Amino acid sequence: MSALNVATRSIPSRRSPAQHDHTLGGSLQLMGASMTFGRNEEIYGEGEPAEYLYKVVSGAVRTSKLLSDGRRQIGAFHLPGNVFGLEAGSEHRFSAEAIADSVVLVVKRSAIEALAARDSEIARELWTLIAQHLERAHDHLMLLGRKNAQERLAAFLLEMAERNYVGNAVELPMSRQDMADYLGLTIETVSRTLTQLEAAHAIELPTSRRIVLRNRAALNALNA
Amino acid sequence: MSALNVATRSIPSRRSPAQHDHTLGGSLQLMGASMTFGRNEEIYGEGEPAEYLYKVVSGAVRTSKLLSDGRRQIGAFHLPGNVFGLEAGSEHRFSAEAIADSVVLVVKRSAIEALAARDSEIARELWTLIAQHLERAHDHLMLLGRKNAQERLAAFLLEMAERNYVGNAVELPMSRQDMADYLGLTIETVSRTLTQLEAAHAIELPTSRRIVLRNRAALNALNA
DNA sequence: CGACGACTTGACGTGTTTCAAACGAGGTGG
DNA sequence: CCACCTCGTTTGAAACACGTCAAGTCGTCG
Repeated sequence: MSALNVATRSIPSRRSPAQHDHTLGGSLQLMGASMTFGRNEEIYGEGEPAEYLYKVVSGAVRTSKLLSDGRRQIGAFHLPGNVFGLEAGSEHRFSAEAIADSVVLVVKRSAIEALAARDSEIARELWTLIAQHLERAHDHLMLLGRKNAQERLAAFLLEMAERNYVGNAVELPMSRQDMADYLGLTIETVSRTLTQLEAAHAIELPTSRRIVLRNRAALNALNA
Repeated sequence: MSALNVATRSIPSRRSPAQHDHTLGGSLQLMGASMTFGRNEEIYGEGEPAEYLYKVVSGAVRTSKLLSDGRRQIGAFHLPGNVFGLEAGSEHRFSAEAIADSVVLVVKRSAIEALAARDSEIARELWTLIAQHLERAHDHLMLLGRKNAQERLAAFLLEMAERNYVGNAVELPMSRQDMADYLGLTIETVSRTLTQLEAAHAIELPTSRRIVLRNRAALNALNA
């Protein structure tokens, strides 16, 4: 389902930003409509025209690609504050789905581009944004290339802690299957490896979605 | 060794582009000095200030990261015409080395940025460039996540064929070790898998650096 | 309370890594 | 011109980490 279709039955709403707010964040709020997506609902599909830009307000989003035989690779997780859907070409190269019930700010790409053409500050922010995506992709590459399951989980947990930290605990919005598809592992290996890390006193698992980092040094060592 | 150091003993030379050439390619030639690097010579190191932008004239370059225990991940290969060294922050996040003897055009980043600030066409080209890097990184992600050795090699060969094709043969500028570090495999697995693909009549290996794509359909099927 | 989905655990199979040796092409010196 | 060395590549055998298939547990919701 495309963003346009979804828009027909979502609840648009506007915030009240300061006038003449010449930042990307401010502009997005000024021009965007907020939409809600249910768990596992598609925000846009691979190959669809990339007419909109998105910013996560609450919840979480994954961008992923499906292979012909059902294997799935998750390219990135997007948490509150993150922008996604930014593309070079005219089409989305990944699909985007809500991981949990989410509120997302939606802005027309043409509007942002028009803004960037006139305001170099906005253009600079857009540059920073895509450069951040590239950095994330590079980090993700490092994670997938010849690292074992423990090293992948350690890197993942440290990344989530950095982006999503509340004290020493990480609140995971995604399922084990999502983690597996992000890390290039199976759900069983993810589960077993978490159990190993807990046995090694590197982490604690009060619930399956909450992970306490008990020994960051040990995790960092795995992340070498 | 940093680009600056290398510059002291390289042979700067200028081409003669048309005057008022308002394209990035033209500007790079106008403002850049060409430098030569020997096989395995470092062009810049991880963590060094990113003061320059580079364009491969001839030869080939790899950008890579080293892990503490010696494992290496290659982030990308850069062939003639490709630009590399473009960074979001002030430091290079990967190191760059020449794979073979190479000639590289070197341009001051500040000069390019000044140009882009005045000329929106240049700015747009820079945007396209970094977006291409992001696309490549995404393709690379798909390659590394839960694909077996045959699928990785098939994807790699098709990518190289697309970027570097001469008829149906691919002339590889890089060693088996470089391929392994790009694909997240060991050198032995790369070698064995190529032998398997040859036995399956998907490719031919006249020499170790030259690969003839004999059955693209079979390779594409692996790339599903 | 019962049913469903998500997660964990177990036993076994397999593809890739590891360690080791052999091979081949290119270059140098006799 | 051939012997010899070197470096990259290929091949072999064994070990191991992860995948697969299957059963069991836990938490949630109706």
